[in-house]
Amino acid sequence: MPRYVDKEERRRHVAAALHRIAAREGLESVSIRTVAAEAGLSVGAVQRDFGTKDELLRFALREMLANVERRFSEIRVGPGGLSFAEGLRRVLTDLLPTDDERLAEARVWSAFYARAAVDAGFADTLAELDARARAALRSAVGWAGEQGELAPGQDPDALVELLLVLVDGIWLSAVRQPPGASLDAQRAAVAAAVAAVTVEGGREARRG
Amino acid sequence: MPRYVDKEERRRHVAAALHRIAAREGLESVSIRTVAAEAGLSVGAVQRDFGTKDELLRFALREMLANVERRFSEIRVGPGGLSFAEGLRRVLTDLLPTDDERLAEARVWSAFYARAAVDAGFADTLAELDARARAALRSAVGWAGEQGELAPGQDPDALVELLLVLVDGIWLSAVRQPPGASLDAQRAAVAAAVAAVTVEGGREARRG
DNA sequence: CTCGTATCGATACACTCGTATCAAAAGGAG
DNA sequence: CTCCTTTTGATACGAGTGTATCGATACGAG
Repeated sequence: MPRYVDKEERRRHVAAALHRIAAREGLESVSIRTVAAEAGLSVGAVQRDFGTKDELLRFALREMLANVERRFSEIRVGPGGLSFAEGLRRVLTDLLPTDDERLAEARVWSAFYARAAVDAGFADTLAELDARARAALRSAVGWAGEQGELAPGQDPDALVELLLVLVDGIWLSAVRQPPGASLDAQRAAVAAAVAAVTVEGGREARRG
Repeated sequence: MPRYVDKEERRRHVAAALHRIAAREGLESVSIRTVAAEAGLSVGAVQRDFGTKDELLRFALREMLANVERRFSEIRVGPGGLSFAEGLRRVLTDLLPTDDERLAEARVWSAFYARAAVDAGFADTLAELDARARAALRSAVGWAGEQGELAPGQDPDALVELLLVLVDGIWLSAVRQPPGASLDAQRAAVAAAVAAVTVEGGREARRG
């Protein structure tokens, strides 16, 4: 075969170009042509790598989800790791638009999210992510319960569902902020969420 | 002037057509032509009523926000009204996709929300809504504090921010549900939110 | 009634869209 | 080197886009 190139690497390069356009101008400005130009490729090259625009979008969605999941998988809650409260705080804080990259990510997320409303394939992919997040949260909340970290009167399963919608809310709220706005409100929301759900210090607090 | 017609009424009729299309196929399928066809009008009529597509979209956004605000304004928390916990529960429950109309509304909301990420005019309109919601919540939370309804250790201002992102999260989460899915998870999230933020019964519970 | 004007619906225009096609190029196999 | 296959970039095509234009239409004023 002539012209040895790393196909997967280039697919990721194209997906990154799509993410930049979606963050800057929205999904409506994403076309084969605009993406190819942003990636520095010709239309034909993008067509061969992805075949159809739908497959390009699907790949870009999965690529983004993989990035987010990889980041979150490094936040380990449990024995030998973080307390539940600290883990929760880190997850939520990590989503805040603290830099341009995070803001761009939130914008892309909002665009994909809206598309999931009318594209069953997108909705399915999001549902899979949801299932994994639910499982991880269930485990973390279970451990928090054992450690006495949960505020009294909380049903663990219901709490998991609350945290799931809370993550969406925090992440997406970045989208409506005017540029350069302060993050104080969102930081306050994170602090309030942690405060409402946990009892400070968990077992240690109850020991001391 | 010939052809007496109620202009504002027809603008709302056209906006409703836009909402239906956006809920069914997304904002990308909204064009002057598709909206005109859905509304049973000609392209020229829609053009005369709105001039430009951007103005049509802006009107449709404001129209939707007005509907939601009108609904919420009927939920009155405070002296002579509902308890904070009950009001919060009603607001959050009202957003759930309990019927097709609510589901459609959530889908339209997600589309507009995503557009606000890249359209400053949309973002401004959402920011105004945010300011009004923040004021209403601040008042409700203040009253809840006086009534002893708030769970201990809550900063009222931070709690307001938490509730704001929670509303977004609950509402938007409808979008990723497969059709016909159960609402149990979202109802659980609402219950968990109310439980985490308030102490059951408020003053009454502390008296009894 | 007639007239004048505000509204209408159709069409035109200059794009952009996703996709298909296809000649030119490019590099490993022999 | 010569082939031969894969990859590339350009172009073609039909459809759909926002908007402008402009006769036909329909009504209220006189």
